[in-house]
Amino acid sequence: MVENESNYSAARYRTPDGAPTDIVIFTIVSHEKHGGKKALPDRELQVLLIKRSVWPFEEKWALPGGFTRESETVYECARRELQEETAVEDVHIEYFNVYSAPGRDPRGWMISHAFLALVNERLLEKRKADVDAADVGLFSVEEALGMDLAFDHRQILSDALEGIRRKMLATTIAKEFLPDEFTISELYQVIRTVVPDFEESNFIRKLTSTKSRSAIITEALDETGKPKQSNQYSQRAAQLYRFTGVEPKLSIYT
Amino acid sequence: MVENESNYSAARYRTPDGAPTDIVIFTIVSHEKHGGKKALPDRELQVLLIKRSVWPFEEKWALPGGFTRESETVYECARRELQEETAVEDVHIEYFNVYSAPGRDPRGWMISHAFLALVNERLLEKRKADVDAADVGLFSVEEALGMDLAFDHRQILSDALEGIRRKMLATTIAKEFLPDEFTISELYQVIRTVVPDFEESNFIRKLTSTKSRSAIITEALDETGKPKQSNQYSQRAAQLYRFTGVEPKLSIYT
DNA sequence: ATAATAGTGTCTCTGAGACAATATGAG
DNA sequence: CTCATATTGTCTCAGAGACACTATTAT
Repeated sequence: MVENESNYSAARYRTPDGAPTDIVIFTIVSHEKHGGKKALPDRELQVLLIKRSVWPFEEKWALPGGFTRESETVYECARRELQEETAVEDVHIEYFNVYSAPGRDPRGWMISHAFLALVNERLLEKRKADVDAADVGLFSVEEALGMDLAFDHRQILSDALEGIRRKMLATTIAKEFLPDEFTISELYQVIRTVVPDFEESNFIRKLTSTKSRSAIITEALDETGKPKQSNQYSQRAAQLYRFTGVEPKLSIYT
Repeated sequence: MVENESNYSAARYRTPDGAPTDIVIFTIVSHEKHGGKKALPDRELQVLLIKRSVWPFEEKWALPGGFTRESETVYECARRELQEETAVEDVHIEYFNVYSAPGRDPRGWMISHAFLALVNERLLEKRKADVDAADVGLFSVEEALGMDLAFDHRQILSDALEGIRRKMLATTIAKEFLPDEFTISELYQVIRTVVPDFEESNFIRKLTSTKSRSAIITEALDETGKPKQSNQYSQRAAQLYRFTGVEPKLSIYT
């Protein structure tokens, strides 16, 4: 406890019993279509959960997370826990809400900080074996929302899903689920996977009409300056694009 | 402290010394133009600060706030503190970030939850006398950002300003600074006050072209169904509008 | 040829953007 | 009449949206 000139002491007050973080780790997994045909894969938004082995909520599935230490920020704590769970670094992680309802944690007064992370499935590869372990699992988001999760984690997951859906349309975080170079169809598929309601018949027209619209993507070029194409998923080769880094400012008044 | 079946006890760990909230209370004050001419008022975005009387940061200006109790959520704490500072209720208040850098508070390990509130100047009227008191003050945001505020409150204020600017364009929170019925010019002025960069030459056309665009505002009608107008700020009467409650979903892909 | 994905042509309608012009009514 | 603010006229060009059509190439 800190002592000081005015004899302030936190010990005089009831203080929280901990500042945990909970991390909603989203990934999109691709299932090759049957028969090795050249076709776009099916994709599914999944969330990583771990099975608790100790009280409270023993044996229930929960979001990964842990307690913040005095020497770190909650953000650093979340990164540390993410690294421990998935062995990946340099992924998109952001804070999105705090959960502080009295009684939410039987262990005491716990104010939890919720983060959401977006991990490309390719980065989870090395972790595959561990993910197959009984106490760590990837679940489709719908399935997870139907489960009896520990604590208020169902609510946290629900809020995280709403957040990622809004962000998927309002920002370029789709890039977290894509390779550096991708086709328009892949981008469209990723968006649709996260936001099933999203429908744009002329998606390609919208993104490539670059007159007044700020161009968020640009054609990928090879060394000689020729446009790069890919026929990984189709007979006819498709143009590859990459994000430009431009993040449009959205306004309801424009 | 909670005792339980597995003898878990938070007392075994170093725990936070408190969960304070800090509230950035924004208001827009209108200055009538000189000479009582009929003209739109000058407006300024201001923030409410209080002068600390106790250690730490004695005599420095700080954001209002206080410690969360075990029996309430941080949101409830923020509402309570806002009520104590401004004697107003039912105003827009929202959580926007957490501040947890080690050492940010000399009193100990404090993880602070920052809220921003939007208060219509009319609601602050009754509080005017108190606001004139030496220990409570309204400052223009630019001025406040140039001051040597307590704790990391300059950073919090800066983040809050960025947040309100984004929200001002992306949502209809402008309504918090306006009466129920307002003219297009008033709305434009409020937006400009918060986001000086915002410039739209044909602002009125944008908002009243209600074909494909979802209509966020609608004409105010009197009892007989006739459009209501106001000449409070101009010779020629201006049409009054009200918000419809529609909150458009923004997308960079549409 | 077929299947599966990629991409274009074309037409219509609405909105964006710029700017000039007109409307209103207090002083 | 003048002034300040509100509102409309007009013209051009780009984009939205719909939908049919063509392109590519493994199998």
